[in-house]
Amino acid sequence: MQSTPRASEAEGVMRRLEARKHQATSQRRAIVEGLMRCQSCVTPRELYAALRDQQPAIGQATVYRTLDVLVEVGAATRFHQDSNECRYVYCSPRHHHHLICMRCGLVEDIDGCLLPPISSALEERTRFQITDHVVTLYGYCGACKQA
Amino acid sequence: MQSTPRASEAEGVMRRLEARKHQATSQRRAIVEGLMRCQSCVTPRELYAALRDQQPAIGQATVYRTLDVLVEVGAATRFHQDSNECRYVYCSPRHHHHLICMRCGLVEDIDGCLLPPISSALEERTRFQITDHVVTLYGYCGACKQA
DNA sequence: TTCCATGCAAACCGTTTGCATCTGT
DNA sequence: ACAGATGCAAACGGTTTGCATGGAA
Repeated sequence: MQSTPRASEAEGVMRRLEARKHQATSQRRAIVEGLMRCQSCVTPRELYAALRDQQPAIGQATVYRTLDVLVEVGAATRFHQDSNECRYVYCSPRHHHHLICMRCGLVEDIDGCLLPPISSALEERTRFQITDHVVTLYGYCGACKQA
Repeated sequence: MQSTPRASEAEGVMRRLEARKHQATSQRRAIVEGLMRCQSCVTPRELYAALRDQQPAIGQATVYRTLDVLVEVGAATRFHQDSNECRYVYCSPRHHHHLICMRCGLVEDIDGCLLPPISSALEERTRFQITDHVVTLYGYCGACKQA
């Protein structure tokens, strides 16, 4: 059954929202599930289009506002690829990086962090105190590589 | 003299533009110098404000169009920090990554590439063919660390 | 002389906001 | 019952574009 593992993971996100004093509305659940269902990163507009014709009907402002909340609780990441439209990906709670296919948009998570050895060396070299980093790799996924 | 090394580096960029069949106009030279003069990343609006009252007067469309050209020839990088306004940094011809201070916006170049060992391991593990990557580190520079 | 670049202002379009209504707790 | 969330539509603001003019090669 496709819905069982996903539904429980979505529930985990809803509980995280509640813990941060955000209400668990049906719209938010639909948006979380929509984001998780999507294999790659989406724009708010795409997500809105995918959800607008279902129950409950969802307004685009709600999509934007909910995605912001999800970023705030760490369940999503916002980034820009190329255009002026931003994109969101669902983020598992673990720290990880993204590998993005430039042809089909598939996003693959890379578990764990690649950088600690590198960043500690850099801190010595530069006097910066490094607090965060973004590592995004681009390329072609297995399927698109051949096309 | 502050202008000598910078002027010759700006000339290098202008020659790169010409090599790609772009004209070397005085506006473009002013924009390149403005971008290089700036210690950190800038928004097109900031750069426009800094350049509008000089000779030659520069229109904001020219700032946008020139920054795009500079990205195209590899002399600048475009990225988004937080807001919907994008930012540009001057890029030296060498491959490098950026270390950005979250307090003052200072951008420090990290020469060389940090990733080849990591990305080749990932290619095996994921079947992706990795063609590009963005590594951006955030933190506090030496001066801001203390404040 | 020819084509590319510029400047202006209007158009565009992704995102945010105000406000009345509804819903979760 | 009340605070917070939603939906609509209008406003916002960063970016792009059309077009007439100007400048580089």
